[in-house]
Amino acid sequence: MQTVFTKCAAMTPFSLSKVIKEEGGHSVSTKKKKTKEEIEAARALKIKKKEEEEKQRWRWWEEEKYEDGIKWKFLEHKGPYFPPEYQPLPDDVKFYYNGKPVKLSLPAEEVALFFAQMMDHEYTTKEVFRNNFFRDWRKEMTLEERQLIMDLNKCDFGELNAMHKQKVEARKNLSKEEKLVNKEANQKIVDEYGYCVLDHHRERIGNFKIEPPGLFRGRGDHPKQGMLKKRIQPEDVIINCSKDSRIPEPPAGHRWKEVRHDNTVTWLASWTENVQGSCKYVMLNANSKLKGEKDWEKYEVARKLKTCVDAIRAQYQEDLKSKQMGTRQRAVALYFIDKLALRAGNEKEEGETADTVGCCSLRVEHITLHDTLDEQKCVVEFDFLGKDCILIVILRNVTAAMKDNVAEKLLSYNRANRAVAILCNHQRAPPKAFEQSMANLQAKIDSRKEQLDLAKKELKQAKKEAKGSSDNKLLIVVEKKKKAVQRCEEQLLKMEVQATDREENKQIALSTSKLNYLDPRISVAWCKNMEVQLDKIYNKTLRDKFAWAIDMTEHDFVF
DNA sequence: ATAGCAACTTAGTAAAAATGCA
DNA sequence: TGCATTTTTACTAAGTTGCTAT
Repeated sequence: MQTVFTKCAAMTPFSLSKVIKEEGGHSVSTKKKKTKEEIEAARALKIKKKEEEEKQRWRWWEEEKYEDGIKWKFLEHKGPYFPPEYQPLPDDVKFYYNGKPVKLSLPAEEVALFFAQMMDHEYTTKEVFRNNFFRDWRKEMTLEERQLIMDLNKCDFGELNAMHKQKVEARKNLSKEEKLVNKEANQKIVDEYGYCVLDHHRERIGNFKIEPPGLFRGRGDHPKQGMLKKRIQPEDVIINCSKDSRIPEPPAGHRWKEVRHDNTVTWLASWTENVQGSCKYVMLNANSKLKGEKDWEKYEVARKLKTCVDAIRAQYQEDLKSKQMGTRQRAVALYFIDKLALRAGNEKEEGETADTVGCCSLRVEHITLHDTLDEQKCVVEFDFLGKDCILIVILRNVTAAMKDNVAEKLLSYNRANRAVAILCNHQRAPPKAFEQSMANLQAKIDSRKEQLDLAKKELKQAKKEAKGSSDNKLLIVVEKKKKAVQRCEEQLLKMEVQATDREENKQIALSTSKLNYLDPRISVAWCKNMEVQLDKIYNKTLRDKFAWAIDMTEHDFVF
């Protein structure tokens, strides 16, 4: 039900001027002085690579759609990638129970390490987490271990935790070369398992790795937090691919749970997860045809809604007065969803998940009615936990004005983006060092201001000296100072705008609405009209995901 | 009519990579 | 040039939807 809200109304129609797009020249490395030719060659290579990529791109949006329900005609892949086997602890790293060292069996040791690795996390202090963990851990123990280890508080994971920290540290301190070796090894895995062939085209898989075992990290007050998420075996995995494709090989000594050939679904592999009993799927990346087409359809639905939304609104206003209670309730629900962008709010099994609600599962205790609140009459106050246990408390007011400097244009774009994020309640924890980083930025602004004052003074002085004189050198100096002042002003403005943007963004996550709610065609058209380069608002991933929109959208696109 | 579930989208957080800065 | 900060990517939990079986 949540659809697209944009600020396209604030857009002023500009004439289209073709902008030659070029990957911003920030070069990758910081090697010694490169010769001009080298830099030039590197840039040429980059452009060539980009063109190559563009040539390779599957322009599926120009093709005819398949008949209803058919997702593909041919699908071939290598199967999912399994996490490495558990490596036993070295002999000098010991677990202690009640002060005495205990050599654990391998399965019990593995689970103990899961806990030890999380000890710096708040999770491990929570009662529910500790209880769930301990119960599941004991199931992995041998009979003797179970008889000995009766109390989590008597367990000492200190050495395991220290070893883990050391490993993390060591990984951080690897030399450049070693890091490169790792990177290449990872790339090899991606090359082998990270792609599939779907109807003659090579497509990137979104999540080709089987989720490794560990302790379940539910959000909020989740009753199952801390439970053991078990290791998945090939015997648990269903493979989906074409009959006439090369069927993926299970790891040596194993077999798949099942191999099926269902082209009415988009997944390549699936398994059932043990904590909640839900299915997990291996699916394609966001830049694939299957995901892109669906996304495009979504925005088309939103666009259609525009033509009937007035009628829907009139209807529910009418229904609010209906004699049927059910109709009135539906009208209120619709009103909430429309006005406040609440999610639908399905029923959930009690005790299985955290207590979160949406529109239809709201309860009386989530709402307070005020005759007056803050000088406003008849106010409804909502206070409840929504998806991902994000607190929803409703208030809002946003306006945006258009300026002509790029930084300001972007601020205005971000504000529009932010309006949607606020409407949809997309929150984030304020970054750890937010206040500090804000202060740093302010300090920079202050110092830049001083610099500007100085530069202005110098310019004045230079002008004075150059006055009346026809000495070319002096004139050049004046020009130089002018430039310096200008540069300073630009930088100052940029920083000030950045500070505003950041402050307004403190606990709002823009990425979700940008990724899922804003019709990319509106953003693309906005860039064209505003003469803002697209990569200022979309990074590589987003440009990839929205390739269809970038390709098909002209400046006159109207949502 | 509806409960249950498979399939898919949406979402925030953690880790990794890129960038900025003294 | 090495460290800190910021941005991007990876990961996976938490929703919604619509079909199927009862």
